[in-house]
Amino acid sequence: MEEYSTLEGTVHSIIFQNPDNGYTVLRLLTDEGEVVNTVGCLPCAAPGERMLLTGRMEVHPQHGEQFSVRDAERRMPAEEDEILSYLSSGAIKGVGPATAARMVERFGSETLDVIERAPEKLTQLKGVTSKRAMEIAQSFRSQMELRRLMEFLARFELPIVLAMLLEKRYGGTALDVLRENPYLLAGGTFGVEFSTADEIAISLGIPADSACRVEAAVLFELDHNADNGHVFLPREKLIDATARLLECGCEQVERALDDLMERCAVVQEQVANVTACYLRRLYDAERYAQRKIELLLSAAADQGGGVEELIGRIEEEQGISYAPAQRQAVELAARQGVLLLTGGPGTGKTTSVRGIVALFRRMGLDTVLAAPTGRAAKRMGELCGMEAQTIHRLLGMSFSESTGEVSFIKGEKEPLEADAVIVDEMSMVDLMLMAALLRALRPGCRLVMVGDPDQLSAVGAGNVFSDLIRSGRIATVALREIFRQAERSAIVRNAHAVNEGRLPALDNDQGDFFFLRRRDPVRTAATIVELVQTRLPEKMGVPVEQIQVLTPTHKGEAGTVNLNRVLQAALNPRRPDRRERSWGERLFREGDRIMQTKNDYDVVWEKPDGTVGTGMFNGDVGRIEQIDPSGEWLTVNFDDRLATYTADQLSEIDLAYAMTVHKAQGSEYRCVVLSAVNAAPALMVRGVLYTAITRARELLIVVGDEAAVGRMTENDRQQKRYSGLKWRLRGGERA
DNA sequence: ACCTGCAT
Repeated sequence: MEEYSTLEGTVHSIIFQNPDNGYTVLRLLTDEGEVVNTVGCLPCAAPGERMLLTGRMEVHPQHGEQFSVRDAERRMPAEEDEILSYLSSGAIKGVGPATAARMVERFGSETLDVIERAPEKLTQLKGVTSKRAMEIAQSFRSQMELRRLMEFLARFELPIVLAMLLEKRYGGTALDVLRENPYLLAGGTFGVEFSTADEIAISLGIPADSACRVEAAVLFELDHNADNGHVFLPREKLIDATARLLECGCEQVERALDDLMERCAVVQEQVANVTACYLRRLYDAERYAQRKIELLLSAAADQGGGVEELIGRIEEEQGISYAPAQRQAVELAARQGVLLLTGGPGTGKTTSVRGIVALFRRMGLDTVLAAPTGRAAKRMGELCGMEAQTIHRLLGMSFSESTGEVSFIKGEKEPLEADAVIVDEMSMVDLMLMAALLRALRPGCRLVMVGDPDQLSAVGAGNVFSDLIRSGRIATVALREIFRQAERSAIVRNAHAVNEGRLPALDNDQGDFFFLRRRDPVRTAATIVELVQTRLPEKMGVPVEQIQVLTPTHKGEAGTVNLNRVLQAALNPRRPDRRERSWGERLFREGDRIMQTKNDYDVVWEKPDGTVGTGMFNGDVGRIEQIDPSGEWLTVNFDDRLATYTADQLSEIDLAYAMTVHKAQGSEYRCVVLSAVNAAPALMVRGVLYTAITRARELLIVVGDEAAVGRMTENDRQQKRYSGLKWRLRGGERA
């Protein structure tokens, strides 16, 4: 489909280069004598270097025609004039135009060899001390290391950015480390397919039955399954999957597994009737979580004396009267060390949490609010009238590029000072984060966990919230009564139906829940555009800004990428008076609906009344107000706050006419249009449908195939993650 | 064969 062309020439000059990701803008002098502006990932590109590029011509709204690189074959400068322009450009630390000229005059086309292999010869030149010669050689060598790494990766068609990541992790020795063990590319940190890593290993002559290969495969399987939410794998499944991956016998895998267990990289333990194999870090986290929760439960001092009276006063003060379950929640928070509070949208979780906050304040408890995502934390803070932060920030999390390790300042050695911690959106907390939080709680600290267990689960491994609920060991208040919506709402009824595994009613006579059958994704997309552009605003009186299109996937005709393209074209078409700015594959236009895609605590915003603040959060949706003619900045209106983005922050925003159901978790809209089409099996799950339905306050239109709706309703597989926490809390082997 | 969180 995509048409690519090639371009060959010598780098004339570098206009821009980002040393972190290799993104480069340069002028290429082609063999036809033309100068072409070229952009792409070309780390340490330098003048004089020859390139054979594959890519295509594009028109940039500000910078005009340019060649966008997809693939590059590169060769170091070889001719004297190429070497001269390379060295004169400042590409090597310690070499300027004058030294460059002297070097090339003296060593000719051998110059680069001399620098790399015999730098002591450089001292023959005027003004070059041996110290400086060594520095020059060092700078050149580290560049060559990166270039060789890139070449190596390119041979296996791996993305060039990987070179930057490997260099950050292993420095100058990255290529040696990689040659030693190519399997470190597989899975997790670098995200390379096992088969690709395996192919590299084979080409390097690593034998198929070498221990390092089989062990790597076992760890890859465990890691890969952890990505899918499993805390452990049953031994037989692990062995079977690994043997299939390697096309080898089970005995070999068993031997490797034994070795890994001996080194404690893998822990095997009986969980109920399953022989469970854990990655070490997940095992430690699960055991710690169990023990610490038990400690918190036993340390709980009932401070319930006089609680009724306190609650009465809070009701008076807040001008409300609690429903029985809400009252029970507030009361139990005072009596129990650990409390679980569950409920779907509209069941009054927030009211209860505000009550608990008020109660803790009156009890003199130093209380901290936290949530697993930035936006959930922001919302929690606003609703409770006090500061809330991400759990990660609360614990002082940091991430080291060089080791790839996550660490927390707060922990057993330096615990949080709080007497009570309240966590919202618990369904999104995974096991590793839970363990990190528990490590930072002082014994006796109260812990209140709030959430909707039917929502989409955490990204990481574990089923923490539902394990805690189903363990039966922890006081739980389930809020069921729905206050927000009338019981006759089909949205609510259908949400419940889906939750119980029954098909939602798709018969269209129910006021707020409609189904439009479109078996073909192309027609699904067309119908969605028509709904959003004309039918809903004109026939149902819903303004476009109050409609959100949701879809399970990014891919395909009815995925976010295409829907955003067609919705942008329909709702905010190109106009002479609307400026545009492109960023990579994306095109932004004044008036576009966009979304912040990562927490940024530094974005500056201003309200019309002059209030100034900072911080936008992953999932915040706004509208592009103005694009600066030079393309240096743009302003976005988020709900009355006007935020200014600089060019380098553009990677943090994306079009938001359509977004994935996952992204919408935690938000609500007056009207939701859901694209219900077949997508990858992992996405055709009940939680996706339930979450999509419950995002709609007043109106929900499902467009698509009822078979897809049926598949999602039936499939509760995502709830079934291998995890031992529930079993351990129930008493484990003692039971 | 695909979705996603956080951190400097």
